Amino acid sequence: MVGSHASAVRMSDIAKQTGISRQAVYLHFPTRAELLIATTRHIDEVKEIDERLAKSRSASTGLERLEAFVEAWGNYIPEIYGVASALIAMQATDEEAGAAWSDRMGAVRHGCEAAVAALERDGRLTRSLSTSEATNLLWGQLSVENWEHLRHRCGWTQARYIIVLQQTLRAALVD
Amino acid sequence: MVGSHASAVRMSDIAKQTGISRQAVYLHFPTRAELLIATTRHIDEVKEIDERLAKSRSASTGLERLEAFVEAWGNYIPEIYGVASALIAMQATDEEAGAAWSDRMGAVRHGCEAAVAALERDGRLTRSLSTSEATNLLWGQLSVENWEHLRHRCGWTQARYIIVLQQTLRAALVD
DNA sequence: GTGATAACTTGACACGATGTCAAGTTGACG
DNA sequence: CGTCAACTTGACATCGTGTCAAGTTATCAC
Repeated sequence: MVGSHASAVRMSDIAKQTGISRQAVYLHFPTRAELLIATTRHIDEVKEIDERLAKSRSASTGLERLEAFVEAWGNYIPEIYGVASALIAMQATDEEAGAAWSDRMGAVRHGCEAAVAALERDGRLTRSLSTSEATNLLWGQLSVENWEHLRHRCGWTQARYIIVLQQTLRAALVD
Repeated sequence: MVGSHASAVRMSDIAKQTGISRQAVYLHFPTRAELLIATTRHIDEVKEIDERLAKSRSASTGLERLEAFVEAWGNYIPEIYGVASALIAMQATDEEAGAAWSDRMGAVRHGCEAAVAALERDGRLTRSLSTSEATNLLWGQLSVENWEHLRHRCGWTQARYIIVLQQTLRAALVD
């Protein structure tokens, strides 16, 4: 028995699945990290995350916006989960992967920020948290890690995950 | 430039730091994973986590118990963070590490369960969550990953982390 | 048809990390 | 003096990433 680096998504796996040689993969992507982030970008396009998030932006009240955002992003996580968890695992050892993932999560943070701002405009943001604190709290709740915890480790259904998160965040952030 | 597996805590690092040869480490611990979990157990003993948690168990009301538990565990995370994050990173590739970490986190879950039970006895557990849902939610909030997110990525102070978590969980779980 | 070019192939290899194995050293204790 | 445990050095297998070189193949332009 010897060191098992079973990342489940090795370069050779990807090559086999796409029917080309392992080395040919490097003709398209310089490193594993770049392949992974290109994949998330591709999924974003195909699954139209922007359109889904746009709906949350058109909500009239801050509360509706918060709930729509939680629903849109929360339901998007499962689509990227495979690549996301590979990237998260890589973070620890690969600086490039860490930067790339941080960058993508920064986009989510912007969404959180906007939802919190909408809440604040309505005067319904809890007085016990600053804007940035509320943003960061929401951001953490909507992390892939938290999704994984609730859905995989705890066995929640996707629907329940969304509902409970909406409730929880409403209780925590809305006055 | 070639694959950088800079786990920061390599077997050779540990050897160097303790002043023995890399191979001698294997005379004490069969694998890296077992060394890591032995380390957490050792920290638990030295830092007396049991005593710290005992205080939360003696709280008179459920709410006090929840807050004491959040404080005790939340303040313990920084002590184990180094080893914990190494173990978390290993989970992805090493089954043994995953099982060991799950086991240790199971102990935390028991604490969460007890806090939720105390809340329920007082009739103050929110009606919108089942006992197990409330437990899992609390468990997720108290995860090392969430601590890392708030403290490292978002730059919160330890004191603020504790206070905001207490507030948030009170809002989310207490009726 | 010929020749160039891009996309791919096979095969070999360097590197870093884990874990194993063998043989030798050192020090304490009887 | 012998023995045993703890350690040392050095070599090696394994796995995954990334690189390099040389050869194949299909598709264009001319």
